[in-house]
Amino acid sequence: MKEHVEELLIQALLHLIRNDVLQADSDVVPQLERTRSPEHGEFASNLAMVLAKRAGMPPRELAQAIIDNLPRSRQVDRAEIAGPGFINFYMNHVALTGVVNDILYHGDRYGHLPQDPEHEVTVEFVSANPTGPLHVGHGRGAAYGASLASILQAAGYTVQREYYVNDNGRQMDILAASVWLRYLELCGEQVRFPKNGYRGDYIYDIARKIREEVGDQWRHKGQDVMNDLPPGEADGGDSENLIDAIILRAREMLGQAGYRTFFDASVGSILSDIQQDLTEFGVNFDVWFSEKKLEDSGAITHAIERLEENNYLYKKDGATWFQASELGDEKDRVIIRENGRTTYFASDIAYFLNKMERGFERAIYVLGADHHGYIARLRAAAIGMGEDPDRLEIILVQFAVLFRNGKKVAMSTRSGQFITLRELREEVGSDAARFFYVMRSHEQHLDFDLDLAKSRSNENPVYYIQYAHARICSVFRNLEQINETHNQAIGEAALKLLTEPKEIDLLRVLSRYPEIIEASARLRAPHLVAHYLQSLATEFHAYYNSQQFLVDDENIRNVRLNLILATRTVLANGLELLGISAPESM
RNA sequence: GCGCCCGUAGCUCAGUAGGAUAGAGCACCAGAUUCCUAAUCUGGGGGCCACAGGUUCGAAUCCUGUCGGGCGCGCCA
Repeated sequence: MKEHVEELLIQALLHLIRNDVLQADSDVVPQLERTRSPEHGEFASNLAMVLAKRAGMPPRELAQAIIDNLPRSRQVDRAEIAGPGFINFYMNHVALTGVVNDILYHGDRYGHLPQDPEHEVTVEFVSANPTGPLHVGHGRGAAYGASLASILQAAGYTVQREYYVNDNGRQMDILAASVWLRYLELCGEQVRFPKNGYRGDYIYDIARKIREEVGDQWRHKGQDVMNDLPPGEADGGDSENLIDAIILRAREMLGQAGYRTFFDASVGSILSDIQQDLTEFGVNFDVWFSEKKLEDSGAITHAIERLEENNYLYKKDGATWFQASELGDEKDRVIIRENGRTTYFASDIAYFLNKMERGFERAIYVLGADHHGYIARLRAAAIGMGEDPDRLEIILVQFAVLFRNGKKVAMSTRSGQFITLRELREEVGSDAARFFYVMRSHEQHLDFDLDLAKSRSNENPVYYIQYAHARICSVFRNLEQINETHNQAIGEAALKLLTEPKEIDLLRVLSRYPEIIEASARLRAPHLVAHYLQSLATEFHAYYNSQQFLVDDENIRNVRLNLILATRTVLANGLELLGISAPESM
């Protein structure tokens, strides 16, 4: 509907340009927005006010000229000038009710644009290191990223969902060493567990599983393992040195095969746990991208060569540096350490280059807000490698804080004292969790109210929306019970009978859905869909309470059934985008 | 200290590339069920859009500054 009016405006503009009232160079796109109140019509355009200066005409006069040049339309009742020069469009009944047919015709594709292979993007999200289970912080990134990917897809993008698996860093070694130490404990050895090792119970679980498979094969005397290690923090030393020494000890005592046993079992176990967790959360990925494979493929060397070719590298203090400060970053960054190993940053830029070389129009990153220092760095690298930095898009998602009984739930990841995503799902359910995570703008800190999310009451917006869907399904079940059937054709022929105020309100909201998809994709804002669904449910519940659907008159009955079936379709479509179920009964 | 983000009703937040009288939920108050699910609906009070300037036909929205909150500034990942 909106598109149609925009087209009318464009035609009017072209006409004015042909008649030399306006300059052809004006690159103005007609701006059309929903009005706040129906007394101003359905849509309003500020075009005349924007162009008035350039046209050398008073806004209201220009507005009249535009109106006079609008092509005739079956859908527009009239266009009027209002206020300082708005053009208000009043839509007629045919335009409004036409939405019902539109929805029933397109079904689960209503509001969607066809998939365009020319616009292929990759959306990377979660990408948590496989060193432990996902916690509630990852949950927001997961819910946001998954919803965003679905919405972009609905808006016509071809989307690839990627999880970057950091299976290659020092943290992985710390993980493997932590598991080995716990394994030794399970074998009955006395070992000192370092402060900065991974302490969660899941480490024991992995160690136990390894022991079940290989028995005491990798057991060494606790004394030998601990012998001559540097002092830990408790003894006035540096805990980082200690853990590095333990990793070295593990490599020596276990040998290549033994070390790999612990390393692979640890990473594999945690990764498959994460995968299962996300699947249960309705979050799916097309690609699990291994950093190790990236390195093995020579991609890091390739990226570094690119920077080298463009003269952005130099040596200092034995390390190789990237001249990021020349390209908008605060300072230069190390690419290859003094010890010859590449940095994490080197992998990141290699991964970005890889995305570009796979031909994506754009690489979207969904990151936690604490990664904002990243933006300038990665952007600098993009330029340094000769890539278009505008194809890099980093979206920061602010933190979520849990509240229980009105109080903040304390969490610290270091000590292993955190609430996992799995625990959250088990407590409030996946549907509520998915909704609560995306109901606020990603730019906003999120207060996650556990009690509200759990409550099966009118306060909970998830149930409110799902209930609207279930209620509609229930109406159709009742239809069968009274031995009537829904005849869609009769309903389609009776659209002019949709005249109740609540019906008009509902139609209006339904017609906005395509605009919501478009705006939500453009602004990377899934919360718009969440808010929309709430207002759609509100309109439906109001309608439900004001009118009977199953009436004797078969014209009225069928047209109303068409309307609520269309409502059900849009509710289900929107919930699908957010990864939330649409129950048939509650 | 420097950088990024945020500040809208008692609380939690919307405000769709600057638009008309700033909206919703919760909470609070008063009502609705012989009828398709009351997990629902109807009505009501509530605001210096943090503060001060600026830009223009027009600012919660853009710019500058101040105050307040969050986060980040490693050859860590």
